[in-house]
Amino acid sequence: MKHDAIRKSFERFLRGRELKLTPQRRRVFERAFATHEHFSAEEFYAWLRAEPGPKVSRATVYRTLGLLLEGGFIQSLDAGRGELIYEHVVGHRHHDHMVCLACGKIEEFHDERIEALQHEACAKKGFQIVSHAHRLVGYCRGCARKLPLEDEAARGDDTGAGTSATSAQAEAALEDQRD
Amino acid sequence: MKHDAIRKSFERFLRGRELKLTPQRRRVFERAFATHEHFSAEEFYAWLRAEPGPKVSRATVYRTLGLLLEGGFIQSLDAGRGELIYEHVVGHRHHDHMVCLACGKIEEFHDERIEALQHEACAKKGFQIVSHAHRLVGYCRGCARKLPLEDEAARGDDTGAGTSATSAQAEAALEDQRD
DNA sequence: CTAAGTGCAAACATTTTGCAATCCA
DNA sequence: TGGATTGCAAAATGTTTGCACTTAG
Repeated sequence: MKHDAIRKSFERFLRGRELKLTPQRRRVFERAFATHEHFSAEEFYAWLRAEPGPKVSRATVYRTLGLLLEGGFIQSLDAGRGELIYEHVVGHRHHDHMVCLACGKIEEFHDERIEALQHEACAKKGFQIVSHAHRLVGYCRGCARKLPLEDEAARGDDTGAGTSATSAQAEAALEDQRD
Repeated sequence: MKHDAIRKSFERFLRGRELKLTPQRRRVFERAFATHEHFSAEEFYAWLRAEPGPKVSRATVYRTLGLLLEGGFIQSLDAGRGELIYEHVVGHRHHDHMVCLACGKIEEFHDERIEALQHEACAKKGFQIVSHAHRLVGYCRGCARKLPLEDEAARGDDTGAGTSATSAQAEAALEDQRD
């Protein structure tokens, strides 16, 4: 397991910042890399409480996840419901996300061509990109099948952004508006 | 002004749902369409308090923005800092966003080719897309110029997601990890 | 009239912070 | 040893909700 290499990288990161390697930090780090799932801070805290090991307080969970974030060991993504979702990134190739409105599952996708077009857009605007969030919101294959008819559910609700779905009501009086 | 048409559409929307047209709802609606800016609920509430007109409580602001959202009159986007940002959408063509980490400015961009690739990705996974959020985080042209050297600022901090920037420390011990 | 809508304040959920006690380097 | 780190509880945010009062239809 190159887990070792990642751990070393983490220790190097701490040393480089003159931060101490505490049992809490070690535990948070290890736990974050022990799962391939996406998790919220609160969920993560629950895991630590349920599993044996040195006590880690909620505050320390937040503080340490923030640290791992700064170090680029994990990244956060906004699933669109108030809380941030994390996933470890070291050792993973970049990808974007599809979030299922019904079951909450998060699937990953990647398309190099999209990345390229993204950079093209930045170049055009003189925007120096640091990171990006590209999230598709909808229904995964399984849930889409179960939906009787996407009356109500299939729109509206998403707290998402850059929405491409516009409600019928609004569409109605549109036609040529440009305001 | 096709403002009229939009207002009518809003009234139709309310009637369709058997909702009442109150002075508060009218005011929130009018104000949302009176600006071309992106705004947060809190900011919006401040506007209403500062400007003359029928009193609208914070709760009603949230409730009504939610309503406009459901109706597809406005859409929300997550600028990555805990609060949702809104913008009216009726009469606007779809676009995605670039958020400046330094000045907070939000620029818009659009690329039909990206949209197409997005749909392709969904088709491939059997994902039924409802909406999407595509946000590029970084520094706008003006701010990028001002940055002395992107030591610290240029990475780390983003609460963004789908990050493509990975810190040096983390990169270091990577090479071939795939875990 | 009367169900729906409003304002208010309290409730919530997530994340942050102040501070005394504790611990790593 | 001594500044960094922790835990705890309180605070800060942003948003939602319960309820008595008001009002659109």
